Amino acid sequence: MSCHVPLNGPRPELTDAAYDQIATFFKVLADPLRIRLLNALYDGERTVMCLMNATGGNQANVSKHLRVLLDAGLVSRRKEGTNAFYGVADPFVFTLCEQVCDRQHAYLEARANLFRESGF
Amino acid sequence: MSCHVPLNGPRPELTDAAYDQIATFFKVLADPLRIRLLNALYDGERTVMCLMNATGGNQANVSKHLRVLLDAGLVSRRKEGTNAFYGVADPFVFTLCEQVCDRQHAYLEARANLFRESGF
DNA sequence: TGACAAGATAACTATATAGCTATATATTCA
DNA sequence: TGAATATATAGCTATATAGTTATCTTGTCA
Repeated sequence: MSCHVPLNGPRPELTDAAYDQIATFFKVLADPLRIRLLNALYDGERTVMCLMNATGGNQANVSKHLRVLLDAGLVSRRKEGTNAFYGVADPFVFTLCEQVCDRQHAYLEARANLFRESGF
Repeated sequence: MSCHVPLNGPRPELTDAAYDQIATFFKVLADPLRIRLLNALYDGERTVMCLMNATGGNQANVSKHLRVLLDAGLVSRRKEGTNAFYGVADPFVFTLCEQVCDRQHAYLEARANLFRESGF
């Protein structure tokens, strides 16, 4: 398992189920429309209609993706008349996305610099 | 776009490409074997053979997933003789996974409490 | 040079899912 | 009650990809 290489520190010991759970969580965020929906909810609750307009998705598709986010516990739903108001249940997702944004920015910039320095 | 609801704060303004990039990044982490591979690299560089043993994946599949991680810039590759040593290029992924672990733990615990309190 | 070993890749199959259309459900209002 | 509206869902198709087997490439060593 450790392949005779010295350790740097304590490695997180994860169960089989934990690997699946982590991957499953990331899968929820692995869709552009779902990221759009979360971003559209940044300022507070929105109806499905509103989210359709904000994201450009059609009604059925937006509903389906909201269902995925709801099942993952990332958004909440509140019914009011014929409307359904969705909101971000866990602002944690925003910090995650921000970190990824920052990382991507730095990564792409570094690659661009490498490319420039290569002289092409 | 804002659907006449008051704002909480400045919402990150993202381009179309940014949504795709964020989702694409998360997609790289949305596979259990790739999470296993990253975890197996926690203590330092490992060969493909070693990673096969550590994760239980077969050679071709491990190679393929390492390729995905490599293309995403999450791991590095170093050739030495007939061996290829892979390592984590960006420790950022570990902090991401840890955060997700913590969040899942808290989330599942909260759900369990709700269930207990419901009296079932 | 030939045999062997490590790794990468091509080609295939099976599965998952994004997006679509059509329909169902539920609420409001005339 | 019936019409209209908002949302959810069922069913379909097309695409992406995880896992597998077989093959190719490259480096080592006799």
